[in-house]
Amino acid sequence: MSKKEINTKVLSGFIELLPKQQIIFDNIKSIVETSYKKAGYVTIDTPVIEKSEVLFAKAGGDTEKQVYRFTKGDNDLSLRFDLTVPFARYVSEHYADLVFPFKRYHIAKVYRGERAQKGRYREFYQADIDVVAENELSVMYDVDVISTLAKTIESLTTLCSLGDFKMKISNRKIWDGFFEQLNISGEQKASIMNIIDKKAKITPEVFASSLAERVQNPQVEKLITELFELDFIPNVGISIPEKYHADFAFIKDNEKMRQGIRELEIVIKSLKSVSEERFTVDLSIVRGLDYYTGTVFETFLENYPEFGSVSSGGRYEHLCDNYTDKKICGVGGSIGLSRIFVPLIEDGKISGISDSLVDILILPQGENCYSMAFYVKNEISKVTNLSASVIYENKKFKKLMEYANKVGTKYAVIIGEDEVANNTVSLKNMQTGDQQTLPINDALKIIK
RNA sequence: GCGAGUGUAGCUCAGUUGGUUAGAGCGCCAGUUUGUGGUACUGGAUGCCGUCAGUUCGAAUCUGAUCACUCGCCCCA
Repeated sequence: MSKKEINTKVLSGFIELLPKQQIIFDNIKSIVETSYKKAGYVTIDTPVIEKSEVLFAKAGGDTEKQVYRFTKGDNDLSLRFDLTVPFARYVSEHYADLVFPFKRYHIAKVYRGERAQKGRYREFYQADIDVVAENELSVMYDVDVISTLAKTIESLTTLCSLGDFKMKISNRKIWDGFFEQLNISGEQKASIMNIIDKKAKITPEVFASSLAERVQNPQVEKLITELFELDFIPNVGISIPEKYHADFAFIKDNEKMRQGIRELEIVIKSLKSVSEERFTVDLSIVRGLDYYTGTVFETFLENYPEFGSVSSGGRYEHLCDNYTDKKICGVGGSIGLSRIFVPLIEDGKISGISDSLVDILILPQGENCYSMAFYVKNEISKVTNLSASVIYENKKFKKLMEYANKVGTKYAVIIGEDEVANNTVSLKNMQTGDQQTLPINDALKIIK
């Protein structure tokens, strides 16, 4: 603080972790990557910067306010605010060279210029998967995406002891058809959808009054309330409860709504065969007013409701319409890596993952031991993939040990005058404190 | 875009109605231990009290402005 003139504090909403924290985060990232690969997704990379016209092709009013946008020369450019829109451009551009259905994952940073809050950043990692195809894409790919995300989240929550999680699933066609049938559209539909989306976060009383205010029609209000009781019933599927059949007589006339129910039925049935408890139908999931056209879902950690949805996504049919004449449809979802794990890591709540900076640390005592240390390090590299490093510091041995302790090394390989004279090393297990002096080759066998 | 709060040591914070030399814990450095860390004990260093102005004999403390950060709201493709 004294004489420095420039504030070194990281920008609000941006994240920097300490080395041990970063190791944990990177391990989490690679667990996600491994899981995505295992499910048959392959990665691509796209630029952080896109032309603004690409990003805003599909966007509505409020979107632009959240985007980092700037000009360079005559170019109007923006930082990507998600990975899906750039992916849509990528697919359109490389359409001829891709094989469909194309399953892609992308784990990368995105940028949103909104005010930072707890767990909400301006630069953060998203871990996306998407499947795209031309013209038709089986609803079973919705299942593929959701179950892949579920498996991935399961391995993360298990490893990090985060407790159970639930995925809530809906289908936008149900509401779209519903409002279509009632001739409700535009601003009013948006306003009603907005309050439906908030249903889980507000009290039933507030929901009821807000809904009434926006609907301005007791009959429609009643139908909406009743629609929430729609659920998956084993051996029956999804159906309107019998007592509401009269109210919903008109449903037979709306193809979109029926299709939505049918799709939801297939999706939830398949998922429940994987886990009965994890997946539930919840029509209050609508995912804003974005590009989704069918299946939509959100994920909640039971022990961390304050995180909100930690993974979400859905089916989209028209995302590429602005970039190509081909009819490309897709389904995807993402895990909010930063949102979940940065607060947990910063608070030291992740215990299942090693934060060791180096696996094996070689401690030569004095410059006379450096060449042997260098030799031993190279020998270690030949027999193991564990990381190994030499500390070349001409300091008291106690200091070297403190360093070894601070970086959390698993083994300390001690090389002093005695070891050099006898062509041995002293191998110390830093966890147990056990130490033995033995020939280099014997030490290598233990390390391996 | 709107609202509230907080800026004091590397970190987390305390600091009385304005009154000498600015406090704690953790961390850091040194020692107890010249080839052994984590635990313990002993000692030590560290501050333009966010910045600028004002009130006052006197400001970390009161006032104003400004900057930064934090937490909410809106929004969240």
